[in-house]
Amino acid sequence: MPPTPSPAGEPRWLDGDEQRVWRAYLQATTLLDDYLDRQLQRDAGMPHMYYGLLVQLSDAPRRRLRMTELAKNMKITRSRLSHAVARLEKSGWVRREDCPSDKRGQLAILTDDGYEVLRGTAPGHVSAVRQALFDRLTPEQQKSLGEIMTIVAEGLQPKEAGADLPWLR
Amino acid sequence: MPPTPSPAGEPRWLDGDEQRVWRAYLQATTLLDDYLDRQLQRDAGMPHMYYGLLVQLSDAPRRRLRMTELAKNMKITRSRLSHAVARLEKSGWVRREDCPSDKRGQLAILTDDGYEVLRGTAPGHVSAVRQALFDRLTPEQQKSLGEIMTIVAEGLQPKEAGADLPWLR
DNA sequence: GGCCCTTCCTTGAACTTTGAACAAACCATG
DNA sequence: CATGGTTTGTTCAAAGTTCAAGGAAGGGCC
Repeated sequence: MPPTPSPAGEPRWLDGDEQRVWRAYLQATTLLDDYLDRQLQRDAGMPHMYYGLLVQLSDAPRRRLRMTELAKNMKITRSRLSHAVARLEKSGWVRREDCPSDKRGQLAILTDDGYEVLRGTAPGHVSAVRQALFDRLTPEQQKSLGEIMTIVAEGLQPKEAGADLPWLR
Repeated sequence: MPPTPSPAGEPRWLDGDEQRVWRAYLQATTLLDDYLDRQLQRDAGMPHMYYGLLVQLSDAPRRRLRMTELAKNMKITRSRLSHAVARLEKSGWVRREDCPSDKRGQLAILTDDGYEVLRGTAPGHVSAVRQALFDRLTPEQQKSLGEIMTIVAEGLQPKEAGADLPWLR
């Protein structure tokens, strides 16, 4: 697509190295995502994202979380979460409860069935992740990956308005 | 989810560092994916994957590719591609043509309209990628990311049956 | 040619995601 | 304590993805 003028002057195209990095990134992430989706669909009967929701709940105190909390943790929209929880509820792995302190609120709660599914499928999932990712990387690469991904994630977070400057709100 | 026996002995759970890396990876990739999807949906009227298809076509000789080729390049299923191309065809950015050498085959061809859309939106897309990824990383980190992603991608490619051992087929 | 197996691509149904729109509850302010 | 703006979670419809099934063409082999 390169050489062509444009409204705001010539854009800085990706050079050869950058293009290779970007393509590798795109390919690796789609392959890994598909791989884990298939693995979990097969072994747990749910997509990767839904599995992640159960994990979040299992880590939370009393295995419950406000919908919005859960959505924030998973970086997904509330709409998407609503649908997902509805589905997980139908499967019997999550149930909802009204939030006592805020009548608008809903709590998503991991059921015992949900916990069992997680316990049963977590080992297989972890080894899939290891096999596809960690086992192939040196310790330095793992560290580097962590740093890079942390930077990228932080750069894309809709920054908490005044989270660190509360007096300016 | 950690301490619990399991069928095949105690699985090797992710340790603290590994968990942090994995979470950062998941968060960064979903945030980046959503970010670019929204960017392209807004500016080009299509999801990121579809944009990628147009890019592939624009890079191909005569701006055309067999469906299977295209699917392989993008690491997606032929089914998904079929639907996607159908949509892009409806938008007028791609058209199909029968493959002359193989009557089963279809060629996906980038139309002039498709090319124009690409030319118009590529600069904005590139700067989104830069801003979200490259501009935040040191040259060393970019290099490292490329290496890591290449390793992961290669590990997940359904290895070309006998591509390097053709005599064993 | 006839047979069988494979590859190529499409299709339809089920499922998931998106984005806009909405009602209910909260809350800051006057 | 009213009022207007915000937050919470859901809903609908449209769009995208998955998976299994299937028709058509290629290709090896007798």
